[in-house]
This record gives sequence, structure tokens and C-alpha cells, in this order.
Amino acid sequence: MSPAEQPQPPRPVDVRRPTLNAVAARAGVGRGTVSRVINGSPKVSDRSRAAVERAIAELGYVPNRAARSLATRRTDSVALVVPDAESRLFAEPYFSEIILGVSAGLSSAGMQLLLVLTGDETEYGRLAGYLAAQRVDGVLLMAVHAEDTLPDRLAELAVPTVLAGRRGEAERLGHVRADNRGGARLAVRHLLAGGRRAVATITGPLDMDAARARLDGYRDALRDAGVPVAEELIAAGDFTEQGGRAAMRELLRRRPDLDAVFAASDVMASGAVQELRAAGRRIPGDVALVGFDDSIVARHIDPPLTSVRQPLAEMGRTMASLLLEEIAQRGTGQRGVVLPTELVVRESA
Amino acid sequence: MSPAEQPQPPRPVDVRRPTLNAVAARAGVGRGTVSRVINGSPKVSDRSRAAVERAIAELGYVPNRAARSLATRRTDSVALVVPDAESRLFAEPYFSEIILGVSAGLSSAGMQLLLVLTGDETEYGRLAGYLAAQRVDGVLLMAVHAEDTLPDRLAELAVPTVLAGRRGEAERLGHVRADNRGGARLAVRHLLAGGRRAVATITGPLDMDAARARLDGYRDALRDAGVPVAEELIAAGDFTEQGGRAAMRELLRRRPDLDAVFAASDVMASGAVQELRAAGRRIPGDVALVGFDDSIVARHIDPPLTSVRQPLAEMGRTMASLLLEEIAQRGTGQRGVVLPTELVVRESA
DNA sequence: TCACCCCGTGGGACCGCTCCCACGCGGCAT
DNA sequence: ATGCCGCGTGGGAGCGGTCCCACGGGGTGA
Repeated sequence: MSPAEQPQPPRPVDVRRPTLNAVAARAGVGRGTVSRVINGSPKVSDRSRAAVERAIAELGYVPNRAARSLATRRTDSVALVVPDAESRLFAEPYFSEIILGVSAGLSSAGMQLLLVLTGDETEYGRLAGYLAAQRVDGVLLMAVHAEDTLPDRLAELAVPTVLAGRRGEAERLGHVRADNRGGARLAVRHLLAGGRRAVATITGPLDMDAARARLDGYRDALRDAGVPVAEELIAAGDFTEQGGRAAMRELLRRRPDLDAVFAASDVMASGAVQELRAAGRRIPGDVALVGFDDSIVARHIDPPLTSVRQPLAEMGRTMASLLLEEIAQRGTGQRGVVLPTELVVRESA
Repeated sequence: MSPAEQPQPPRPVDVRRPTLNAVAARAGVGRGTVSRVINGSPKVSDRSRAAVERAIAELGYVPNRAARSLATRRTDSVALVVPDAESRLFAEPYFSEIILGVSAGLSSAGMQLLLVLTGDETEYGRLAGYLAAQRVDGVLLMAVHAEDTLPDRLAELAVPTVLAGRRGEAERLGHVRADNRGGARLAVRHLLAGGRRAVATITGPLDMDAARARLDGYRDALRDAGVPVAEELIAAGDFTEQGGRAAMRELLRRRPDLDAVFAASDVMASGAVQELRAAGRRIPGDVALVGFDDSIVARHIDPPLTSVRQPLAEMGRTMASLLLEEIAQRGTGQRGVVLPTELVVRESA
């Protein structure tokens, strides 16, 4: 039987790319020299450098990442972890825009971005070991809750980590967050400045620092204005539209006389709008409304929603640079960075 | 000078993790056997397998990915490429939801997801070589335009590739898309069924297949109903809100008597709403409106927008599985997969 | 002139895994 | 008893880089 007759096994198409060895041979130098050129070492003569660079260009050589990271024990890549429970939020600009910033910040440093969307709880539990074993150089962690222990486990494993938001006041790990408290304060001050006095708030889940901070800001603004804080004007939501509706309904029941609402997220505000409408209140005529996030829904809701903007892309970039610092020099990165928020005034308040 | 006195260089914290060798030693077997167990080879005795598994558990061993991929010439990771020009769309669920599906489809196969957001044109140009050199096992490409050559270059380099959407009817590469034409047809049929006769359309950029297909569907529906297609009822948009406004304005100028609009995206529909409102038309009283994408804005616009839904998460999952097939067995993956769209009726039509 | 230094350089020894070849051993047919 | 087969196994040889040590040669000072 001639070899041509037997059925060809699906031979693995491996288009071999040129190796560092090939470059060295072509340039007429040793491997070490090529490596030095690639890594920008100064101790290479101009002659050799030129020869190597020419060979690289001619062969279209690009170093093999796996080989390099095996030798260096670095991967030049970081993981961005988004817990699945939160992935509903993925539909909002929040994550997307942070990711955009992160990507920009990383790629300028030649780092790769590994996107890790975790499934169920158990998967999330295995994550620490997994991430350490993959030898990503660092981890960016989104949407951490107060009781989350993943960050600590990563710290134990000496994996540089930066959080989006902190778990609480005592956060020891590097993190980046918006000035939630200040933003909320701006929002409520704006409502008060509009002459409103019965200002309610719909909070986020209070096991998240951002939600607590926004509630604190609400209290701050009332205190600043000498308006007493009435507990029955505070209703708990969960950052979802449904939660916003339920909270708004509850607030209307408790205090039919309320004349303003600060919702700790636009999505909850959108739920509140529906409920207010159902109750026959006009916005902003009867009830003024301010949201938080300045997300895409804020612009498209009717009436367009006054909202607190956080600089998401910049937060992403900052996270990236904090992480890069920490990777380059452990224990160096700043602990917490707070970025300013601003009030975007539209028609709802 | 004693060594203790010189300033400590920032010693690289390298927490050595157990290697395959360590596992072999502990289990009292050879490296080959451990490797076989890890890779699920059947030719291992139960005794050895048990011993190895125990050792792995005790040491908390996880294989080093770099070493493995150096040896196998695989990376077990794929790149998801999102051209930056389109990243404004990133704010919409479109990308996010596809990514969610992709991630689900990949992680069940133990594959990693590398997110690559390209910056400017030149960066995009370098991408093919870059991706081939990184030895990602495959590439998922979003938002390809008709004249895009990146897919072809990847094909030349023998990198398995799957596109989200096709470049044109003659697409040779594997891709997944929604039934844009059918969806548009549904939308326009719905408008006609509502008694509308002067049905306009705002198209997307016609260098994208999805935009052309939606325009074709619009024509189909009119033809089905025996309504002649009037070219002045067709205005070009570009999938942006601004573009939608401009197109709507133009349409109102050309045909003040129009009584329905099919916008090829929700975002453009939202622009159209603003323009219609400014012109004093009521929706759907004077003008009925249908969008495309069923994005988050569709639900929050006033009035809530009737829109065509595409199964984004499923598209993502399908892209993942097509790519995995193609990676496992070159030339095997189905060329093009079309997923059904459906009309979500709300109040705008 | 000679010892010394330093600069640029080549190449050996890894990094941790997979692949594959060769070997030992027990069971079966002869 | 003897040969043979085949299963399970150990371990050598890469994969393609980096790191570092040792070495040659030109310049400098004595």
C-alpha cells in the first residue's frame, strides 16, 4: 500500500514561526545577543543591534510568549474577574466602560487582558488557586461585596490585586473607586436647592460599600442643610429595576407627601419613574428625581434623568496603572484612589 | 560592608508552586505517568492513578500553562477582538451579551478568553501577526466591515477564526449572525399590519452586511404586501443616535406624510424619537416606530419601543462552539450559522 | 611592554511540561 | 519450558525563550 493511499490523519497544521535561534543565525550573532536586543539591553554594539533588527524584520519574528513566560516566570497578562452574580450589570455601561479604560491602560504596557467571568459560587471559590496557578501577573476584581474573601486569598498567594471599589473602610488592598459619598451629597444638595424638603432615597444593597457611601452622602447633604433625617424616607433597593419599583412603592406608602427622591442607581431610578407614574405623580413637577451612574438609560428615560456621573474609563485606567505599579514593585501601589464624581443636570430635577 | 547593610534589591517574590516532578516524586511514579493522569490517558493502572491523584490533591498542584503550551504548541486560549472604532457600541448590551455567551461556551471547554480591544488603525493592522505569534488557538472577530482584510490574513496564517456577522454574501469564513433580513421583515410587516402605508426606514452603514440585510428585509415586507418601495422613504444612518436624528429629519422633510418608521437600530430609533417629538408627531399615534436590537434603551425610551430581538448570548455560545470545532479539526466548522430573530411588541407600534 | 579592566559576546543550563521510545513483567499459546 | 505479545511504565529529548558565566580583545596606567 502506498502511503498516499492511506487516509490522511488530520495532521495538525503547525505553521512554524521563526524562533530566536533563526534570527541569531541570520544575523550572524549568538542567541544571547538577540535576546538582549529584544529586551532593550544597552550592552549591545550598534553593529550587532542593527544586524539583529534587520533579521527580525526580514523574518517577521515575534517572540513566543509561552517560552518567555516559562523562563521569566511572568506572563505579561492580568485577569479581570467579573463575578457572575453581577453579570446582569454587564448590560450597563458600568463594566464595559471600566474595561475599556483597563484595556487602554494595559495595552500601552504590552500586557494582555484575560477576561474571567465566573459562573456559580463553587467556581468562584476555586478561582484563587486557579489564578495563582495560571501565573497571571495580577488580578483586577470587580464588584466585591463586603464579606468577599477572594481578595484576601489572592493576597496570601502574593498575587498583586486591585479592586474596583472597596469592601469597607478598612480595605487594605489597592482599589479604585468613585467619590460615591460626595456624588450623593451633590445630588441631594441639588434637590434641596430646588426647594424640596421631603427628600427620600432608594439605597443599593448595603453590603456594598458604594451603596453605603451613597447613603452617607444623602445624610451629609441633609445635615448640611439642617434638614432632619427621617428614617421612613430611606428604602432599601438592590440596584435592580424591580428593587427600585418596590422601594418606590414602599416610600409612597410611608410618606405620600414626599417631593423628591435620590435613587442610588439609574436603573433603580427607572423603576421609581414607573411607580411614580402609576401613582399619578409628575416628574419633576410633583416629585424631583436624581439617579446615579449617568448610564445610558439616564439619557433615554422620560424625563431625561439628572444623575451623578463617575469617570468610569478613568477608573479603569487607574486600576490598570495601580496594578502595573504593584506588579513592578510589590507593596508600592497606592492603597486607595478616589476619583471625583459630578452631577449631570437634566430634566428630572 | 556586610551584605545585610546594602539596600535590599526588590527581590522578586516568587512563590514556587509544586511542579509535575514534585507530584511524581510524592506519588512514587515517573513524570510520564503523572502527565498521563492529568491528561486523562486510559493507559494508567488504577493504583498509579489513585496515588497520583492523591499527591496532586495534597500538594495542590495545578499544571503550569506556559510550560504546557510551550510543549504542545497550543495555548488553550482564544482572542476576542473588538475593533476600537466600534467600541462606542460597547456601551450597549450587544457586545456584552455576546461576550457573556462566548465566555460560557469557552470556559466549559477549559479555554481562556483574551480580550483584545484594538486602538487605532495601525494597531489593527499589526494584529494579524500579533495574534498568530501569541499562538492563540483561535480568534473571534466582532463587527467586521465589508472591506476588512484582517479575517483573510488570519486565514492565510492558518489561525482558526469565527466572525460575528459576515462581510457579505460571499463570506468564506465561519461566522454567526442573526436573521437580520427576516427580523426586519417581521418589523415592517408589523407596521403594515397596523394599517400604515407610508413606511420609512433608517438604515445602518451599508458597508455592513447586517445593515444591508435589514434594508433587504424592509423591501421584502413591502413587496410581500404589494406596497411599492419609494426610495425617498429610505434614509441612511450609521447606527448612532446623531445619525438617527439626522436621517429622521431628512425623512420628515422629504415625506411629511410618513406614518411609520423602521429604524435599523434602537439607538437610531431613539434619535428618531427626539426628532419626531420636535416635529410635533405623536408616537405611535401619528407615526409608528420599530427599532432593532431590543437593547436596554428600547425598554426605557418613551414610549417603550417595539423592537427586533436577536439572541445575543446564544450567538456568543455558538461562536465559541464553532471556533472550538474548527480548532479541534481544521476545516470542519460550519461556515455560517444564522440564528432566528423575534419581534418584541411594545407601545411604539 | 605588561598587567589589568571592561565591554560586548557566545553558549550552557535551566524553566515545567508533553511526546515517544524502550524496557520489564505477567499471561497466553506453543 | 520457551517464545511472544502487550500493557503499564520511566525517563530522555525537545518546545523557545532568559539568565548568567566565562572569554576574547582593545584601551588604559604603570
